[in-house]
Amino acid sequence: MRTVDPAKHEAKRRHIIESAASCFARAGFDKTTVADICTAAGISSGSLFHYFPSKRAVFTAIFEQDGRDNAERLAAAVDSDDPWGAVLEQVEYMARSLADPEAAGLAFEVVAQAGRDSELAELVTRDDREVREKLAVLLRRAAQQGQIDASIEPATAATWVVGLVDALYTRAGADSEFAPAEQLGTLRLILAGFLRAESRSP
Amino acid sequence: MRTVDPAKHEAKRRHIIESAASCFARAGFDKTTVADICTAAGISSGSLFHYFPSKRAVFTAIFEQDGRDNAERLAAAVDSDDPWGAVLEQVEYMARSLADPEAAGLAFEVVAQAGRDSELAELVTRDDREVREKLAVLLRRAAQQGQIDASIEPATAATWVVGLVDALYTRAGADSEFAPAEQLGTLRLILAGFLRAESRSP
DNA sequence: GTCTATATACCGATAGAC
DNA sequence: GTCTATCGGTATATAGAC
Repeated sequence: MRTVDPAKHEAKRRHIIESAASCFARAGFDKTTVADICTAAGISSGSLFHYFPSKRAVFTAIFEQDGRDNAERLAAAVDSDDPWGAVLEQVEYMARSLADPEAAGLAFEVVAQAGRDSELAELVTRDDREVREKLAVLLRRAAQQGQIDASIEPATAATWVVGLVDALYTRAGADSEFAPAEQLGTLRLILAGFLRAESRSP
Repeated sequence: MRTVDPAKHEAKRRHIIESAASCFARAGFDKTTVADICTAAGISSGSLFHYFPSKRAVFTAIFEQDGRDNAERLAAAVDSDDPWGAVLEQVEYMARSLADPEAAGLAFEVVAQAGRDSELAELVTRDDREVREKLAVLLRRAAQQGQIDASIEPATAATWVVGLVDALYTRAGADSEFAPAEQLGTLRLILAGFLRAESRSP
């Protein structure tokens, strides 16, 4: 016989997290004030601190949520019959996220913040490792099925798959004329040159 | 008959810039206070504001200097007799910069800041374009000499050369076990698979 | 040119009524 | 659980003596 409804509590938390994410993406962590988040979420500061112990905790919660979403998506892909196709699908999914300017802004912000917050750095590192491990599983199976060159270590291959997606983000950030959607073909070409067996013996 | 010595003025500016760069790399732009910079530089805030109109101007000055340095280095490389070798040398140079944790921290910080400062964004974009244009010149000559596949547009090739170096930075930032020096070989392999003519007809 | 001292403003977090 | 009001701390930039 609880007096609180856990579902409602969770929904409100989500609402605050989403409002905050938009603020952080636009202005960065430090220049986003608690008042900004409260205005965006339509609540008071007293209420925000009822749900989160600090402004930083709101920021961190965004990436805890993101890590869970990523893990779920990859867990669903890991049993695919076409592992190489599944890898390419994941690359395309990650590239599509870039179309949302909010996601791109947050991605840069979290890395910058992680550089001086060891707790956040650990969270980011853990999520990143999980993504690479799941990709490595797919890549190992792709090699076993002869879809890609078996001589490349799956972990190394996974690292560079993620690295190439990273490059899509950094290039879009540094060069306003860079169109990620148009460059996805080149990315696939680079990946094929690196990993695909047939490209080595045409 | 000037009363001020321009060389001394410039030297002091440099000293402030270098002290500030170290602070910004460690704590980020927003969490670095003017007082921090002054302590690091051994001056007072009154003195700092004699050389720079604002804290942001100090930050920007770091990347104006960096842009000039990059342009100079690439201008010296652009006439090389071995253009493909020169490209690889530049890649190695940029990768080596990553060994300095200060440079890596600043790189993430400037991108995050550029996302909300259009003037800084313009500066970063301009510097980045200059690097890519010089690399494109080298890559075009490399194709003419048969060192690389001539069917790939030099501008696109240059974009991805820089993108792969970016990946070195992001991977080092996201994964503490990633060793850039060890991964340089894989980077070269990926570049070769993408660009080198002989890798397509071995 | 360099300093000290400070104006002015804002922010994160808390207290406590309802 | 949500609000209003506010405290304590800190930041950039300026003023003005030397």
